[in-house]
Amino acid sequence: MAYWLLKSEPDVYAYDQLVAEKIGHWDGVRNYQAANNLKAMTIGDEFFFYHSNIGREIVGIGRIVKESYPDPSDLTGKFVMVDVEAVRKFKQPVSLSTIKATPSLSNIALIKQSRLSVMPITPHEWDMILKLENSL
DNA sequence: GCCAACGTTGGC
DNA sequence: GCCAACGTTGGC
Repeated sequence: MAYWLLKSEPDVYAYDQLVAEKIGHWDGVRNYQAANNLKAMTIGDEFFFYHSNIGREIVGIGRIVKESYPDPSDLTGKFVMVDVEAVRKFKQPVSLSTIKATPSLSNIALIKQSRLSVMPITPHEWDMILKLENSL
């Protein structure tokens, strides 16, 4: 099982909306690297849900429930989407500034590739962020 | 609101 | 195929 991080602007699509609608459609990705990450996802993979722009923090965990398929909103037919569900909301969000202040997370894609919206997370990074959640 | 980083487009 | 111009993302 792999780990990921997905970004969303909370005024467009927030974690609570995913909780409310049970199954979320992760569409609208128009970046090849992000799309390739979507294609690499398999059912059961888990991801951190990050609120970009407003909040700038990881607010919860989700899970892939349907592997990539063509995004109908992409008229070129090049890009894909996945379906996701909420797993649990963080007790305390883990902010970008906290992540930046954690030396063992200095290579995380969230910092290294700040514009990428769908990125892999290593098992070590996953564990470290869960530790941060429980230590805040 | 600004702007750095960076991805994409299109002329050549 | 290069690269300048342009557009977008997202932190600050």
